[in-house]
Amino acid sequence: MRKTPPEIPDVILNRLPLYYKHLKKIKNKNIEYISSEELAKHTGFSSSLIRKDLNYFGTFGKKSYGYDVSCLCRQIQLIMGMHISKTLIIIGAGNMGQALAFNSGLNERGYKLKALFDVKVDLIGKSINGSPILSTEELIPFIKKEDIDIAILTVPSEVAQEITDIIIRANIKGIWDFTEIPLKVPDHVFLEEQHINEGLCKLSYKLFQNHPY
Amino acid sequence: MRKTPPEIPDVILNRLPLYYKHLKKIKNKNIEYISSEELAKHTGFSSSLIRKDLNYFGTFGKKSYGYDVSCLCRQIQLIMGMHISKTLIIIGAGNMGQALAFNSGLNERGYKLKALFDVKVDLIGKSINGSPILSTEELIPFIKKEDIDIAILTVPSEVAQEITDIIIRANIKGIWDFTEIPLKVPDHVFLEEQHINEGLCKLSYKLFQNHPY
DNA sequence: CTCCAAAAGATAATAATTTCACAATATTTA
DNA sequence: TAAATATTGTGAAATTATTATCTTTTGGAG
Ligand SMILES: NC(=O)c1ccc[n+]([C@@H]2O[C@H](COP(=O)([O-])OP(=O)(O)OC[C@H]3O[C@@H](n4cnc5c(N)ncnc54)[C@H](O)[C@@H]3O)[C@@H](O)[C@H]2O)c1
Ligand SMILES: NC(=O)c1ccc[n+]([C@@H]2O[C@H](COP(=O)([O-])OP(=O)(O)OC[C@H]3O[C@@H](n4cnc5c(N)ncnc54)[C@H](O)[C@@H]3O)[C@@H](O)[C@H]2O)c1
Repeated sequence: MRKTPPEIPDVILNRLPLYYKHLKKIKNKNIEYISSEELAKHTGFSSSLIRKDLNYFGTFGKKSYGYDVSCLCRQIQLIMGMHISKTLIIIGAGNMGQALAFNSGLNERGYKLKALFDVKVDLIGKSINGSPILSTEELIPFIKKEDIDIAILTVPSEVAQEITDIIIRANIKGIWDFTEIPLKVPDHVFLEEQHINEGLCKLSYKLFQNHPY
Repeated sequence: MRKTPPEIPDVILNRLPLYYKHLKKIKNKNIEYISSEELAKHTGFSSSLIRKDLNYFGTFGKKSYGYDVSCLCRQIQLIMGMHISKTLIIIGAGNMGQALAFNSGLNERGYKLKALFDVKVDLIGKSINGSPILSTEELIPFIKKEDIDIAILTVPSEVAQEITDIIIRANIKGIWDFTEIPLKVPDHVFLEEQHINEGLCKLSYKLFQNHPY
């Protein structure tokens, strides 16, 4: 039933996790089947867009019935590779780094947090939510030895590029960046920039777009 | 020089903060003028797209010269309403809530954090980065008295809708939601959902899209 | 002072995304 | 068992977004 997807447009990859989020909520209400029309009401996307998006990956629906909620959840998990075990480190064990060490979304998506890294001596040696905080000096050997897939970057923005260059030398595969300054990475490294304050910008814009300035 | 913008497409509102981010970085290097072509190299967007986006809001460039970096930064700040003072509370003073209380992006964008709220008695009375943690019982009177514009929601997902309904009754204007379950809000309330784990989904997808599953 | 080059701004062309509309098919009911 | 109904999957049409091209303006070189 699943297709081998061609190049998937980014807009679709952005919507998929949102479908997933809503489907989980629907599943929790013990609703077994849902039509694209109903899901459209929940998500705010049009029903035909939803059907089209899903059909990129396969035919998951049942005519005259709709979609099996659990089954669709599972399919999206598979598409997103949530069942594949991935290794992870957090660099910068400050406010954001420590908060993310408690992010239950990591486990749910197949990530295993192996360690946090910091330069502060009073942090090194402690452990957060079961993961040790190590010295950044151990960064390169650790990435190599533990074959780390992804690094979460929560260091101060000023040192972000410096750290990035280091972990790239250690052959990191992907970077999830929370810092405020844009990073340069080579093409073979996947970079996902988490522009947190962008959401805030949109909120202010929308709240005050009709106001004088 | 500034136009009164018509309805701005969302794609442009998403890019504007990214332009801002790159311009700040460029400004820090003491570069005074930048051409759309140069900015394109930095941001990854095409030069004509950048020019087009900016022209939605006014004519900020100087022919044969490019854009004055400081001036363009300032213009984007104005467009985004960063100069307008806005009041803010954080509901849920856990890991994420406390981390966000240290988010310097808040001040930079004109937000004044007035308080955090929680139900845990051992948190209430403490203060984080200069803002007090109050009991959720004070939520409604506080929002009304202090005329709070925006609430950051960092409570457990299970209670998110319940809290949302409360703050809407207290006439909150906007909600910046970090929880994992989609919220229902009336049309007059601006909701910005911060789908943090979406970025993670995209990373896994891209790392493993060619792998068997 | 005139010409040349650079780069914005405007317009036209192309490409991507979304919606529309309907045929195909499964389920339910009579 | 046949007709009625629901709802998917999908090609075509419409819309929206992006890129390419052209025109205009400005600053600087000669
Ligand atoms: N806190 C937020 O809400 C928030 C929001 C948006 C973006 N960010 C960004 O996230 C990043 C972290 O923010 P934060 O609030 O957690 O800051 P923080 O200062 O609390 O944490 C940064 C940590 O990085 C450590 N560090 C410094 N240099 C290091 C190095 N070379 N190697 C390893 N670790 C190093 C510090 O010791 C500190 O523990 C910043 O870039 C910030 O701009 C934070
Ligand atoms: N930690 C992360 O990295 C992360 C990532 C993505 C999303 N989130 C989401 O952000 C939210 C908060 O996450 P967290 O890690 O900070 O959790 P947390 O448990 O550390 O914090 C939640 C806080 O909310 C408080 N709380 C509970 N019920 C409340 C109520 N009715 N009113 C006010 N406060 C209440 C709790 O006492 C606690 O202090 C969750 O919904 C989580 O799914 C967190």
